[in-house]
Amino acid sequence: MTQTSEQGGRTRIERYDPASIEPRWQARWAELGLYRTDLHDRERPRFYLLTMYPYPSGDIHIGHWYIITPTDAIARFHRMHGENVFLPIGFDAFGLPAENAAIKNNINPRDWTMRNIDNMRRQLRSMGATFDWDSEVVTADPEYYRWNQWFFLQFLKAGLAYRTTSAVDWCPNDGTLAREQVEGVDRHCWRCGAKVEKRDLAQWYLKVTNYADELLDFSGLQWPEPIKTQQTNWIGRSEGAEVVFETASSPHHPGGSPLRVFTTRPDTLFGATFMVLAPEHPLVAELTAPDRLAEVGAYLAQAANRTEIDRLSTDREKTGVALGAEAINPVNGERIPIFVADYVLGSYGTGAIMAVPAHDERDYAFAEKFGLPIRRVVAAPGDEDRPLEGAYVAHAAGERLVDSGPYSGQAADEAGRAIVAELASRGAGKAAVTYRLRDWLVSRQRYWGAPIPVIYCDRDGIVPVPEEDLPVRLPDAVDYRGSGENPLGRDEAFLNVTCPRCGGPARRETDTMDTFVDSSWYWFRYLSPEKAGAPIERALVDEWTPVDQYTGGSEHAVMHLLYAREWTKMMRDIGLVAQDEPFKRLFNQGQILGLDGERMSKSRGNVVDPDDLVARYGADTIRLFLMFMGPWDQGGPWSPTGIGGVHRFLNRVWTLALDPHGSDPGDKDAGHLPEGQGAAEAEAALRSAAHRTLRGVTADYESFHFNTMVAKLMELSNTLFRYRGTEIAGGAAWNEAIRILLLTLAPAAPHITEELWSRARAARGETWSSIHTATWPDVDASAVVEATREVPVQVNGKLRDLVVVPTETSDAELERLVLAAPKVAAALAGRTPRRVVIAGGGRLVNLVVG
RNA sequence: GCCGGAGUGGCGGAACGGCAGACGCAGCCGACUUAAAAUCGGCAGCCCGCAAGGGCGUGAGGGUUCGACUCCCUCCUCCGGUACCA
Repeated sequence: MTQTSEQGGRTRIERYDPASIEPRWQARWAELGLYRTDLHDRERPRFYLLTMYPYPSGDIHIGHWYIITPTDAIARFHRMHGENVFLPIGFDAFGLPAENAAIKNNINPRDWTMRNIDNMRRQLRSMGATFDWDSEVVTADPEYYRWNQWFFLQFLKAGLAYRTTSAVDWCPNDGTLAREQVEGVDRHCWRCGAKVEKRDLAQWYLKVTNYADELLDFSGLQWPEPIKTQQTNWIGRSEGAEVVFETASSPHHPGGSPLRVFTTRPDTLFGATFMVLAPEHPLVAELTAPDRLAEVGAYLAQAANRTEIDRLSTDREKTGVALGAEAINPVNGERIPIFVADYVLGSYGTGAIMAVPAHDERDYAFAEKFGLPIRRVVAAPGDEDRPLEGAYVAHAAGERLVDSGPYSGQAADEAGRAIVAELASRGAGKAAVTYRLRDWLVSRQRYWGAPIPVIYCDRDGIVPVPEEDLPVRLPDAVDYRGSGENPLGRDEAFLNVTCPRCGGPARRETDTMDTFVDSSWYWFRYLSPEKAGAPIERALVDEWTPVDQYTGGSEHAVMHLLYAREWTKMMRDIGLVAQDEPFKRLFNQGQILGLDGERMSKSRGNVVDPDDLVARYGADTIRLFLMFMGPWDQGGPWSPTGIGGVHRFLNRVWTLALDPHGSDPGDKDAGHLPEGQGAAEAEAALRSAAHRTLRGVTADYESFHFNTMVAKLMELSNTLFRYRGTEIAGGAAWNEAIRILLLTLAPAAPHITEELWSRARAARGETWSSIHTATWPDVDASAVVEATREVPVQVNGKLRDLVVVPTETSDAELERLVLAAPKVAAALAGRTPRRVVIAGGGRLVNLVVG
């Protein structure tokens, strides 16, 4: 019941006090299990809404709210449309920050993490978010990571996991990194910022390159274009040819070793004047002439440290040394010198290139520096004899080959295909495709992760841990303080095992898994977090996934979002799921930055604590403010100015709902309808405003335009205020408008709307039912149309007048009315329009004169 | 360099090719108050003008169109990604 008190001679309603409303409803919703999803419900349409689970860094900061609030509003919006919405939450609980914080504070990472999770659970609840807590997943739980290990064993069996030694990116603090975890021009670690080095290590990989082509296919996915582009670029598919050059015989080498190169420009093969091997290329040692050994050896040593030495120069001068060997160009038999140079990467293509300086900028720079011949073999029409001033790489229409033996004069693209065909017929080459994408390196030399479940036995080699022995538990009492070695290797009890195959002494793998393994399948586990015997409940997975809508930041474009796709495909290939893709629709919200415009982080000291804000304004205000700030995909620096305006809006909603007849002494027109409006016109105008708002707001929720959604509701409340205290206040049209206002505001500001809704129902003598289970209202299209409308009139594209006409006005009549308007006549100054444009069904008139 | 995204009042930001600046913040004026806060109403892009009114305005310059913040071309600035990928 509305409580009122007499004060100063006028009626005053109880103040809007979120602190007394919000915890009460949160408790009630939890008690009623309002957001617990019945996953087995077959009646209603299912909607799986997923938001990227948080890393339990301790406090939830305003950035988490920025991600979660609109997601929660989407969930509520869908529920009000009769859908069975599943919105789970969990914690990405393994990872380096926990381990580092634990080291720093001398506390066990598990304790640190679990304490943080408790705090975050409390904070998430204080937002009024409708997570289904029964589905919670914590990845550091042995009952979760045992399935990481199980997956790993299945992938091993299927040939999708393998161990190999190669040069890996290595951070002195964090150990091995996947390639996408190395950032920036200076190649620093994504977590600690330290310089990343190269090391030769035996590590575990997942064979995700199997899926390169499939990953390029986004058909059927509603994903933001920029993410698709980023993944496409990351995968980096290049079409071209593989060409085999034989090595020439020389005093130190019998020759004949095939050197395979990848090129995207087979049409330039006649322009190859030298060849370059990457320092890591296996044939470097074999091909080096005895008198070149010292110099080549020195160069290789230097190249190994290159990333540290010259890291800052992007367009660094080319370096390299000749091996003293030659290769034979398969198309013309020409002998060309072989170099080793670090501008050729060992990890891309074949680790060797044919250098065509005339048509490649890097080769050109190298040739210039080492005085090697530069031979033009492609020319745009008329350029055949023009000397080159740099590499000619552009493609011009009508390009033809020159100086290319039998191919001279042919169109370049055609000649390229012909050359590949010729090479193929002689077994000296073939069309080929190369990718930039590498296999996923999952080994990590850290403590706080899922142990990789393999055992090394001197007799049996690599032995998988038997499935019945899973999980391989992470021991608690390990000295996890880093010193460059694997913490698990220091735990004798963990390390030493008997070989499951021969029973002899053996050692466990001491690496743990990349935490992106955890996040590559967590949304499947949400559906059956307690399930024993299998990682997923197949029946539920088939019904509920792929996820209908995923929300989260774009910083994971080529990390989590790519891994999750890869993992899903691997799961499919070992028969676990039927789907090809994990997430049907993806939305990337922007990132909220600190006041200083920098990323929020504890170390920068620019973290905004939502607890303080909630204490001051209440959760609804903060939720609404975050949605109102700007477009959700944009983010931006945090600025609290403006919270007051949103809080004021909620106060106004409160006042409108509880005190329609009240008035304020400051309002000169209090109690009077706007001039020229009778009660009927006023009600029609109010209904029109309410239904127009409903239509707009519904569309805004659907398209995630939350800022304009809030703006439209503010407009409606402003309109309502104009009628407050008048004869139509509290009437049918008024109540309908209030009802629409509360229902459409409910997903965004769930507490105040629940409170006002329940009071209104009580006042009408109805039993309680939650606004959040109410049905979304329908637009009454007939109410939207008003009797008259305003038509802007332009003369030569410039606005000259606004003419009010009846809504149903024919174009001819409209033209007549417009030309008769005095201001229009004045603007025309006696001229007769040469043309009258009536745009968009009479929305605007443009008179063209002169 | 390459690939994305973005440039609109003092600020955050609106605007199916059709009234640029909705909504809000900050600001100013007024009402209420002994007063202040809170609340309510109003003004408000810039320039000229007492006003009526006019001119100029969406990073810069061109173009298409009756009409361009919106589409096309060239360029500038900022943000994100990437880094010799042959």
